[in-house]
Amino acid sequence: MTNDQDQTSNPTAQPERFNQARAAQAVAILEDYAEMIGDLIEEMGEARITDIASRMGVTHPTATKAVARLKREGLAVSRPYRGVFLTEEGAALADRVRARHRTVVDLLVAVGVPLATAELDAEGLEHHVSDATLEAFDSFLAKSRKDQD
Amino acid sequence: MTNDQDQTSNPTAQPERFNQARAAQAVAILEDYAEMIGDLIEEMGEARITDIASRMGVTHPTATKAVARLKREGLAVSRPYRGVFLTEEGAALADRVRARHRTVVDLLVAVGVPLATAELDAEGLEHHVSDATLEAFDSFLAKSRKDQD
DNA sequence: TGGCAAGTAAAGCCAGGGCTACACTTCTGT
DNA sequence: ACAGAAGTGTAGCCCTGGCTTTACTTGCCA
Repeated sequence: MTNDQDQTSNPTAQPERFNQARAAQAVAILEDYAEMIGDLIEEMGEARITDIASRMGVTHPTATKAVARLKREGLAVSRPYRGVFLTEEGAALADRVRARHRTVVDLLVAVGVPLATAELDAEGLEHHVSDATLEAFDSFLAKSRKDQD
Repeated sequence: MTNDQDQTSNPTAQPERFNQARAAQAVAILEDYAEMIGDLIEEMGEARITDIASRMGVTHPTATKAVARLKREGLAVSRPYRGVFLTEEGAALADRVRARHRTVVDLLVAVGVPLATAELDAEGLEHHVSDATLEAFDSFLAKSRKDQD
């Protein structure tokens, strides 16, 4: 097991996985902000910087910076002193994120994690769940729901 | 549902979860490096900066910086031009990380994720799995293994 | 033993994501 | 109608974690 030729854990050719993990983390924040803005628009009709900031637990300049990134990425639009709105692309992202979050929480609960813990952990986990894994989660949930009946 | 007093998704009191996710990510890199150094020591008897760098997929200076952080945190020691070694604390951390990684991969596989995908996703996921969730994973795995028999 | 390759370190750059402090709009209430 | 409060924007700073370049050790080998 201390053999670096071992095929299941060959270490000499693994940097990609770390790179992928790093890249995933790079978009994580954007996803959170997009989702949050979507929530706010749905609830209040608009998303104000101050509201975004307080919900994200950051100061407003930080929120402003994040929104600037979203705008740069074409996910949001805003006019000075007006609310922030999602583009079509941004709204689609928010929807995807929301759905994924729900799936992750459901899966955690399905394998026995307490709901509160599941909600908390999902916030960090969800950004690293690949599409393939998400599909597997959905299948598993569908199956275990069927088994329950 | 546009009511911000709703208890299941009360948004005005949720910043902590984001803060927790951010904090988790802060130690993620350290964990990866500690684990990698542990692997290298086990395999080659010592961990050289160059080896660490190539396995992590970064340049040497980046690895040097990371090792400096590990030393600052009391997880590793090193002397110039000699290898890097883990302190007791660092070794314990590496073991925990390794065990957690295995559990996460196993759980993913257990719910139907292909092994290769599981390995890849686990790298990002593992750092966000709380102790409580990890326990739940272990229980689930124990149960499903028993069911298999 | 002298020189060169490999390993290591240090410095300086970038971007991201926090922060505080301060300036400026917008809104609101008298 | 205007002043002050609330909201927003901007500047400048810190730290992390990448990067490249450059300089210095070390150690090995001819």
